[in-house]
Amino acid sequence: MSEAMSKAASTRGARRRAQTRSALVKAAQQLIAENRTTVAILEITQLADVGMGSFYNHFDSREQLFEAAVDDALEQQGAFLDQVTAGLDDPAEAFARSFRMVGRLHRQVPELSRVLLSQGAALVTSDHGLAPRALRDIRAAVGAGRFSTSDPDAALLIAGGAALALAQHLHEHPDADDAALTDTVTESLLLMLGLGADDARAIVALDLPDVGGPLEEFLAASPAEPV
Amino acid sequence: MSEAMSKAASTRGARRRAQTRSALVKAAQQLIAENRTTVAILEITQLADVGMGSFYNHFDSREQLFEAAVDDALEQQGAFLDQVTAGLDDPAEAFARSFRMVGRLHRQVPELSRVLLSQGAALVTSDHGLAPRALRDIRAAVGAGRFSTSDPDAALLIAGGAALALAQHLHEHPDADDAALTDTVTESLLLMLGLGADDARAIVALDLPDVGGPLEEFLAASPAEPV
DNA sequence: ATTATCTATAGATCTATAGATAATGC
DNA sequence: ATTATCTATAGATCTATAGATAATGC
Repeated sequence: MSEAMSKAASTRGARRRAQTRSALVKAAQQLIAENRTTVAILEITQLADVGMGSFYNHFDSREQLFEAAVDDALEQQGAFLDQVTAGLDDPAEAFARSFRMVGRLHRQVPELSRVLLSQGAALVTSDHGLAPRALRDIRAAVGAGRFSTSDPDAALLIAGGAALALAQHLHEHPDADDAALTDTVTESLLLMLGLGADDARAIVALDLPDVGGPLEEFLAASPAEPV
Repeated sequence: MSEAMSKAASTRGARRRAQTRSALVKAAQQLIAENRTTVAILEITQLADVGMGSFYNHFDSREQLFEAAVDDALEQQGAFLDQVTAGLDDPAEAFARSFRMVGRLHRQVPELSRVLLSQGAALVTSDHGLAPRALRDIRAAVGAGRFSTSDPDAALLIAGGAALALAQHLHEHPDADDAALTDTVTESLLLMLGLGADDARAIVALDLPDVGGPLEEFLAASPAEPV
């Protein structure tokens, strides 16, 4: 269940409750991004600006909160990708655009990016976020004759792993050109997947949607159907 | 400084000290592999079968111990790769063999593998273990005209990310054919790096060195020069 | 004599909850 | 009346160290 959804609850009491939960989840995301996941629960509630006891109204343990925080981040990434690829017919283009937009997210929403990165390789095998969408697109593109890889699962390991390593690299090199590097990596992946060299070059040169401001506003603007 | 090295210390007292340190590092590696890194220090020393006070003779904090545990694991991986590729002239073959052997390590030495996996994407940008060796081989192979990639750093992100994702996949699927999947992924990477299809197929079909028993014995058998 | 280890524990810290307070819904 | 939050704290747990014991080196 996403944080955004629970906020839409009907009664005022439910909204109030959802806000307390959301504050805890946001605090947890900040702490994960800062690599400080062993802090005391009192510190978490102070960061969230809620009372100590409120924590146990929503979560049984610190681990449960951090799990919810990661789930929320994955939901955000998934919703973002669904919205950004809505209406694309060519699965090869959907794959490329997803990959290129995720690469750019690391600078646009660094905290979300770090929360996802904290999951390490588990991200590549997750049922949420980029991975399942990439696998879906790879399979569809093979079916449509756009990609020619013989093993979509192996291809996902390479593509997902590359997305992860790219995120790490961009966080370690704040001055690196995120768009250029992301597109270079994407192009290599498209070649690996069997797209022709000319097609690959062209597809990573296409225009991308403009995210504009904060991710929440972009997501609120025009929601798309989930996977 | 590797655990193996400190064991070679001269005096009996130094060896005794090194053994206590080594027991702590091994306990830490076991705990990392089990994803239990928040346990109390007393529990760590009990697992290592040393007194509580001994911990502070060697480490200032739990974090420092876990760091040493990861360093040790990376040193082991690096020494393993140096030994396994010693004498290979073709950097493309060294790259492929390193990758194929690391893929097989996950089943052969699952605990070491899990310690490395715990580092997540940071593994790909580490100065130790597979990553620096893969980058060295990629550059050498480009220099030798074997690979044709235009951006070795981007290629490393893809290859390193793939190695990481492969490890995760193999741990999640204990019945998967580790050798077959590793070789499939390696072959795709070789294609991406610009090797011809026939060369790539041939290179991942070459015989591999036999590790035989535990990694420590294999490493002790005939050490190779470090990177 | 020196160095490392071990046991035992003071003091600090943290978790989880009880009970009080505040806000909501009817 | 119900539901959620807040404050305050009892009891549990943990860290870091002091002081005792054991092993080593000369």
